[in-house]
Amino acid sequence: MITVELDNFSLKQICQSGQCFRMRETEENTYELIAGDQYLKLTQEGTIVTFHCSDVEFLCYWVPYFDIDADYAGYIEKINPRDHYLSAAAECGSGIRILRQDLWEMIITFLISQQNNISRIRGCIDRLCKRYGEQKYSEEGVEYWTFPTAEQLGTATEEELRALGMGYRAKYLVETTRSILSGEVSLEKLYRMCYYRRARQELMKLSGVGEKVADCICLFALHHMDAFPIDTHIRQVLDIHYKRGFPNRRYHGLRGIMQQYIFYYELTGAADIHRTK
DNA sequence: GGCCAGGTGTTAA
DNA sequence: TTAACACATGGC
Repeated sequence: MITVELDNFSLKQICQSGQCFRMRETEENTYELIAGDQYLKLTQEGTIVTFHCSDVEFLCYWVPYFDIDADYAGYIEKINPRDHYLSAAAECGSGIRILRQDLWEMIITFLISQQNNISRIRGCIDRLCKRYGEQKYSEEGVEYWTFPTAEQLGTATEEELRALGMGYRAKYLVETTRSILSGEVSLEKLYRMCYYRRARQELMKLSGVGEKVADCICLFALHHMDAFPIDTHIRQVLDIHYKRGFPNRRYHGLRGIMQQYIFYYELTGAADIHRTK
C-alpha cells in the first residue's frame, strides 16, 4: 500500500471521463480498476490518494498508467483566459488524467463505443470479459475477469458476439481481431510509431475504425496528446463555441487533454449552466 | 413510441 | 469530395 499527495488528480473525474470502462466507484471515495491482468484498489481523500499495491507496482506500472509525473497544472495554464468556455471546462475537470491503457483493449473498447451510450458500452465490455477473458482473484480475494486477448477473442464467432449484445459491431470485432492475429496490422509497430498521424492512419486500416475511433485509441492507449476525437458532443460544442474552428495551433500537442475537459464538461451536465448564461 | 448514443462502410451523384 | 442511408440495441 502506498499513499501519495497528488495535485490535479481526481479518481472520480477520471472514472467519469469516459476513457476507461474498467474502473468503477465501489463505495464512497473507493475505486477498483482492472488493467491488463492487474487488479487495483484505490482510495482518495482530497489530494491524498492511496494505491493498494506494492511500491514497485506503483512506480513501474501505475505512475505511467495514471500519467502521474505529467504537469497538468501547466496544461491548464496554457488555456486562453479569454476563452471562457474552455476555462470553465478545464476548471470543472481539472483532476482528469489521460491514462496509458492497453492498445488492444482500447481498439476493441472503442469499436464497441461507436453509436452507443456509456452505460451500455460498460455492459458490453463486462460481458465480453466474462465470456472470453480469464477469471482471477485479487490478493484480497476479489473476483475479476481480465480483458480477452486477441487469441481469446479470436475464438468468437460473429453470431456469438451478436448474441452477447454487440449489435452490428460484431462484424467489426471479428474482422479487426483477424487483422491483428494475422499481423496485417501490428500492435508492436503501432506502439513504436512516434507520429500521431502515422499511427492514426495505420489504425484506420482496421474494420470499423474510422477517424473518431482511431483518435480515441491514439489518445487513450498510445498517449498521442494531439489526438482530438470528434464525437457528437464535441461536434455540437465546435458548432456552438468554435464556429471559426478550434484553436488547433495554440493547443498543438495538448489538444487531447482539452478535448477531455470539454467532453467531461458536457457529459457531467455542468456545461448546461454555461450554455444558459 | 420516437430519439439518441464517444460512427463507420457503402453507394450514388 | 460530399450526402444519404443502413446498421443493433437499450435507456429515456
